[in-house]
Amino acid sequence: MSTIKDVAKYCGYSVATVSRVINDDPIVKAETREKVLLAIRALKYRPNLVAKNLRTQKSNSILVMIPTIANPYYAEVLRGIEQGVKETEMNPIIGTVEFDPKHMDHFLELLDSNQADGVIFISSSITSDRLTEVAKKHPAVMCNEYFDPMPVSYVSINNEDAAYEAACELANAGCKQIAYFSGVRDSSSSLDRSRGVKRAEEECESVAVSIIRGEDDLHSLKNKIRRILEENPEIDGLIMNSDVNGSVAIRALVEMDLVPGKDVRIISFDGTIISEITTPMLSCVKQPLFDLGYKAVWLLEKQMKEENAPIERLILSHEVTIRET
Amino acid sequence: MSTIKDVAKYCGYSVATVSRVINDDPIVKAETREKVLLAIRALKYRPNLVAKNLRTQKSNSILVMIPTIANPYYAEVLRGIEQGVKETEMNPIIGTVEFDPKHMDHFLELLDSNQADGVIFISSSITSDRLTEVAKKHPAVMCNEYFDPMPVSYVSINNEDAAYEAACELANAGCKQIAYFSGVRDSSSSLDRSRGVKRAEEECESVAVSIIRGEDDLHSLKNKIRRILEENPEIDGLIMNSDVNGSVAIRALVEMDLVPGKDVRIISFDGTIISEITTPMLSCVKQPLFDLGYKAVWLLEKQMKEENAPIERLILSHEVTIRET
DNA sequence: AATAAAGCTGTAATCGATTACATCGAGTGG
DNA sequence: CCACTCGATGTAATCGATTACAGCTTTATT
Repeated sequence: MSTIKDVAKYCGYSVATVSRVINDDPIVKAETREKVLLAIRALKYRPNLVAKNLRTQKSNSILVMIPTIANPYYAEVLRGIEQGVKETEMNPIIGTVEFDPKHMDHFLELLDSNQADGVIFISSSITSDRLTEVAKKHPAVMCNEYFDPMPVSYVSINNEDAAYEAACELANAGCKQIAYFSGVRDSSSSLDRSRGVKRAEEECESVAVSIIRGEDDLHSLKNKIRRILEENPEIDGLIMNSDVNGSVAIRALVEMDLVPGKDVRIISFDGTIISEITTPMLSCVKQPLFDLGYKAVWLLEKQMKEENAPIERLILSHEVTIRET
Repeated sequence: MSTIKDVAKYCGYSVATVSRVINDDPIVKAETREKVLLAIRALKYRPNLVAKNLRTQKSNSILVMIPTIANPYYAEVLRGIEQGVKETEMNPIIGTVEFDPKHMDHFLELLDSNQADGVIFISSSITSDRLTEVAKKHPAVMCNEYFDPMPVSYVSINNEDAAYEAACELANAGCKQIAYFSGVRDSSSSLDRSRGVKRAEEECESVAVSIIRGEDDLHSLKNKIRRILEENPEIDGLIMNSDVNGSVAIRALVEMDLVPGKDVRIISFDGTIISEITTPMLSCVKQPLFDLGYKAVWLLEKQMKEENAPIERLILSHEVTIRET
């Protein structure tokens, strides 16, 4: 590979001038620029970005901490991030944590070793303290979840309203007894949603809502749903905390000879492709997944541009989509 | 952030010695090593990997070209890659091409600009010529697909055998007329699978197989399946080229009041989580997705270690899993 | 015409590491 | 006692870019 020196030699200018051409410095004479560009093309020169990064002290990449990539939900958020990052000529470094804090630390090292300029935490299980510590040294943003008080900017939907609307939707469709499966963690989203369904219960007096906590694998969740439905045959509405879990609910119902969407209605969170490929198709709370990622980048860039940019809270709009359940 | 110089000053040794300690050079005296390590800890020093990469002329990252991340299939392969890469202290840079060759070029630039040391193409739509060109300058490996003749090492399953076995499985279950939906591209996998189903047709004389090409979105694929089944009511077996398309087949059948797994059997390729969350659960050809990724890294590393490492072909074993369709 | 200003380009220091080679003291052998 | 080896550390060049500052032309100003 040729270097900037080779180009300089080839066209008879100094490396400084070549560098200026590369970086579009308007100070170079048009004629000079042409000659340099010619040389660059002739030698098929590509700037060594590692050298550039060392000199300029930025890496041009941002770290994205994600629980797992094996979930269409995160994959879609990631697409938004990639789009955002691409528009500013940066590169994303994707750190899949796989629910292991050791992995998290491994990736966070990238920040300290100058390989990443900032970090986005998606639905992260990082602790508030650790995040605060990271945020002191590096620009950081959260996506989907937040802490109170907020150590960094974040973007998400209004989970409370979303859950409220989902419950109302079921109530309007005639459901009298709704079970909300919230997942186990006392994450901000899970708490907000619980608050939302409770609010619906208070406001529409015709409906009762119970909250079922606990995170299970596919199989045990299915059994749990069956058990709960058998013990409480009056339940006629389910709110599931993800599309995958919505699909599990469908299966549980089918196995009990109940018809999803008729005997028992289901609304799941997320609106990923999963909700479109089940039979029947899942009604769901559609999150703006792509935009969540895109905006997260946008927030992060603000933090990176200004040393003391204010911390922001960004709420995107969701949409309750009724399909076949 | 402190630098190697700060550490040197702090402990009274030269930067050379500090560097030797960092890189575990056995030549430094044990006592010296201790003092240096103490200084490193005291200053919370982290080596600047950008500087290291510049000096050593390697980036410690590999590029992974993937069609899209929004597909559990690729996500799982990626998990294998991440595992492999992690074991060698490298980092993956994920380039999602989204079926746009411009994106591909953008990412391939990383190789020329010293930001990546090698590249893995997953199910890539790169042309044979372009790949050959890239491979001339950089270590490269293909995953899932291949070219003939092979410009680089690759890893995949034996798609011909897999399709053959799937067809035989349907035949054994009593199917007389099988339709194989192959997808549109004349990719190596698609061609191999076509060969496989044809071989099954020849060998089991009781069964006839037709190959249906063409790549459609979810909705038009569903209509296509319906149309074909209406026009050919004798079809009693479907082989779909992916789990997502398998789920579409389920829906098409249900809409026609046919029972998947009884009136018409379905076997789909891949064995992603999708095949487990449909109702009924899809029978499928399970690919070793994680291992495909893991081994791809392994092959790439061989190429990176030796300038002229031989090109290899690695075939992993698949498994036909009969579930409910 | 002398001088100041403006426009371009070049020189060389710098980013933070690695590493070939030099150096220096202690130990060894004759 | 001298020469030599060996072990441990230091000196300084280097990777390939950016950029402050210097310096040289050319143009403008009085």
